[in-house]
Amino acid sequence: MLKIHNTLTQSKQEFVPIEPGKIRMYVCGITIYDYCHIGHARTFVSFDIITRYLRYSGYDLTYVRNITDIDDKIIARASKNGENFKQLTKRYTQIMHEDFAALGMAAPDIEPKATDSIAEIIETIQSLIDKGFAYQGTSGDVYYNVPKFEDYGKLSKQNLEALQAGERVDVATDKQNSMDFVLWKMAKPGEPEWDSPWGGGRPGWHIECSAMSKKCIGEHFDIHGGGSDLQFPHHENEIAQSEAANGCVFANTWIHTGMVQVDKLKMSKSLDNFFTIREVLKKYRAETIRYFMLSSHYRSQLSYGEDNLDAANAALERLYLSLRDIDLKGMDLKGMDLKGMDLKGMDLAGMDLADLPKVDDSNQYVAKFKQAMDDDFNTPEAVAVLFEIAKAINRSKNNDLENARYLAVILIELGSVLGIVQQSPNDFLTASAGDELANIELIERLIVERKQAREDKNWARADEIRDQFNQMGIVLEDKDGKTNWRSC
RNA sequence: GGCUGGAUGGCAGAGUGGCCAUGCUGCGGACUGCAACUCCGUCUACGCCGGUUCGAUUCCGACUCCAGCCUCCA
Repeated sequence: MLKIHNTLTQSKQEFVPIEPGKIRMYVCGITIYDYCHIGHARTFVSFDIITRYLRYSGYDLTYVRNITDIDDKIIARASKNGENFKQLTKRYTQIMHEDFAALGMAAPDIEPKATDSIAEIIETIQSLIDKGFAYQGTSGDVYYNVPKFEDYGKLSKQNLEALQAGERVDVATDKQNSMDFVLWKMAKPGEPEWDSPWGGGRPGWHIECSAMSKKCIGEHFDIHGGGSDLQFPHHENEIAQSEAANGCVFANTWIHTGMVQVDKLKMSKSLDNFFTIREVLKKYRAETIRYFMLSSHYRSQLSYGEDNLDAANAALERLYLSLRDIDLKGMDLKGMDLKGMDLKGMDLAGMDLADLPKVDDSNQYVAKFKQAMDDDFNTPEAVAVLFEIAKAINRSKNNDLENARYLAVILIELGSVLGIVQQSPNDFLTASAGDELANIELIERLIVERKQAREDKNWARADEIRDQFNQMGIVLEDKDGKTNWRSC
């Protein structure tokens, strides 16, 4: 039974989809005008894992993640660069897609853009005006009348009086209430604009998501997600807009991810303490970054630091090390009790996941894994199960190879739900984080030479060669007369 | 100031009313020519003060500290 922590109720609840077997999920994507950083990665890796697990659990999921491609910051950056805002957003969207793919994220089913949804946005605003929830100010800007929506604050547990009391001094505006927010903003000369019943302008940020979610998955859907910093005001405003315009409940379950911190402070553009995905990828493998993210729960804050990335890398290596030397290719697996699975001829290393038979939960590890993930996507506990399997594989390697192979299949299959341990162990272990290609020929020649030295009991020469390897950033592992190597 | 969440062993990080998290690191042992890998063992962990209980890190209350939101923000 899947339980999900719902921000609306501040508790873990049994998840019941609106339509049996189907889930519609909308996640707020990013405002695109720059490189994505590790904070963004954390949120979207979290939802990638949620997506994988929901599908693994048998749900037919529609995953929508939008792109905000019109916004004050975009206009400002484009103007600073002296380029059209569309060139800017197109360029960085491309980069975002590359970075996200590098981190092993599957693309969302639908990726709507605000600028492709202007008609729906205008329609939603008009509906709010018609129902008395919105008005046009003297400046021409259209605002949402916040006090008009009785449930305002139900997501973020705020109340209007307290919000207004704690408010910073605002510049004079034509808003009727200080909490009112803009739905349609009139264009200044030279700014991009779209025609509307209220004049040429652009949509406000919050209304975009209300319009795009409705356009893609309807007025009432199962899950709405995003970073916890969007809880207020963005998601609160979305609820106010959508529920007022549509007259029905908006999203049943709200999922919010914890922020990434740097030296105890939130990683963000404004604090200028961010690390882009690109720069971190220069030093760490993508899978290491991904592992680092799922080593803590998605709702907790995650402390970014090289020590933690190094530990994540060592942990991931341990997982791959357990799989090394286990090759199902060409092995006779007839005698294996694989619960009806036919693994003959399958190459564990880099096999196509679609071909991987499903392991059922009669296996204790699978059952444990699902139990962890069913409990609000508890990835740290799920990862712990992976390590239990790795240990069992290592124990079985020497005396029960068939069991080791069986466990390896389970490890890889469960790893696929988290998006880790999907490479050939050898590829992973011998790849260096940077892009310097190891000189395979030299390595192999030296290994042969060292082997001879060891046979001649020329320990001095053998150790000399090993030291040479260490200087190249390579560790040697002698096993049953064979020598493996890996990067470190 | 208001709202929300958190405080676990050297570090990271789950969890539970009484018993094992897990990973990294350290230490001892096995394996090894020596290492590495691996295995076995191991390091007085639950912010502070009260309360409930046969028993609390886990439940309740107070306190201290930290973070997030209240301004664009994943």
